[in-house]
Amino acid sequence: MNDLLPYDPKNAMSIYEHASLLIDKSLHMLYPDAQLHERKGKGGLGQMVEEIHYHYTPNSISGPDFADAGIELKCTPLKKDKQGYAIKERLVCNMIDYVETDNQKTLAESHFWKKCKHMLLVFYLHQAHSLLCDLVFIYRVLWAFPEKDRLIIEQDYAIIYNKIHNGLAHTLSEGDTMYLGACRKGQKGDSLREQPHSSIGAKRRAFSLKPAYMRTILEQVKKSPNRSLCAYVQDKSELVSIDELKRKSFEDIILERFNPYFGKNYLEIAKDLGQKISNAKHKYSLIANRIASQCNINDINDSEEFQKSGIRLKTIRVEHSGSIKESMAFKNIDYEEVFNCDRWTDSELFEIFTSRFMFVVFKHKHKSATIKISDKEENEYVLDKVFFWTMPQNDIDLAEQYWQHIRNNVVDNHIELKYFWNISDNKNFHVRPKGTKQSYHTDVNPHGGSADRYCYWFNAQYVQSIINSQDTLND
DNA sequence: GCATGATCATGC
DNA sequence: GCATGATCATGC
Repeated sequence: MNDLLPYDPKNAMSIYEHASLLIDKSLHMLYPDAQLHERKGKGGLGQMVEEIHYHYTPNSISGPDFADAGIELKCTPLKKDKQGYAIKERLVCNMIDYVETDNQKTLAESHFWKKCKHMLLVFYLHQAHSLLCDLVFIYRVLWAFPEKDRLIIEQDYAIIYNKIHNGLAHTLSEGDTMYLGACRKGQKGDSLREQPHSSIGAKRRAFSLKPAYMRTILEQVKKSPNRSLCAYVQDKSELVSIDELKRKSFEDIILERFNPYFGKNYLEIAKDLGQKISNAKHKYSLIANRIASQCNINDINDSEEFQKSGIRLKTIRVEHSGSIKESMAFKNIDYEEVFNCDRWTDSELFEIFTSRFMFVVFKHKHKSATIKISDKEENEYVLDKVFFWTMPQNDIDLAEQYWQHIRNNVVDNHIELKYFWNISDNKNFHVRPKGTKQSYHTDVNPHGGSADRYCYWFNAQYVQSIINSQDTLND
């Protein structure tokens, strides 16, 4: 052990133990002259912790910060919401160098894995306009990826690698993958980056762990004593096993579970699965959940894999003609969240819209001109199609306008339907109520008092275009 | 015919 | 009691 240091830089546990001193403190509280080391920018806090707390010279070499222990130090922000501490943003790990990555075919060879396979995560509470040395640390986590997560991250990496290798780096999207995301990095207007197999410039991106993934880590450290976690225990229902993942991709495993049921209606599927018949409006969703989870889980959004990846299961009924009657609702707008979030890519809506979607489509077998559907006709919707989908960049750009418009209205205290995009504006997304009438005027208005409850929606037309684009791909 | 406002079973 | 997932129903 180095006598000059209060910890052993070659020993991961020792580095982790030394982080316990940070909890509930700011650098300023621990080290009166911390302000002399004040740095600028986002990575500044991590560098200051290394310098002041660990007496370690920050390096920019490609390996982990603590090279001998193989530990990468990451300071990552939390915000406060109604539930207490919450993840503020994805964990940005390292920039993607498209040219270099083209020579790193597997996860094990990748810069990301060499640097970040073991991390010391230090969560702090974000405060706008605060000095870095005054930010207070809340939790510490010594992180190693569980085997199953590594298998999924290997599949994620292969998806990102293949896009780069096939000259498609400019089409990368955070929604392409499950846990490891290729997130946007840098400002609008930044110059595009060169990619190896195409002359088209690609946006700057970084390997990152998705907000949903970080949330599951945060949830577990919240339950652990002393605001500390060094051994992650997977405690949620699992959709797929390690053995399955070694043979097939996660998505293929889930898709194949639907194979026996194509062409069958709700009643037939429920009977096959031994499930009781439901009269709920979302009974197609209920049965899709049972198929995907092999009847193990009521709501696969609660499964380990869906929680960590943020994948969303959506069930749609399509008419015989291919038209779709209903628009698609998401969660109700949290006006305080919108009010307090000043960056599109950190918003709740960005996370929802850029997540990976799993669509389960039931299609009507016969021409049906009537809007009202008899019980008999109801049973003529049969399982037609299941696919994973990610919103294309053009639509994400439109969604940014949608969010900005909502946010401007919230900031201006214009929380009324007449101010928002509606479906006849024909801009893919609109704002509309959801929920019973009693609950309409019960939401918190950030300007004080209450506000009507509205929800984020996909226009029915937009949903139809998603389904149609999938037809084209399959033909 | 469709936009808009309203509703409901479910599960925690 | 409430969020969720999704569909219903009315009136223009």
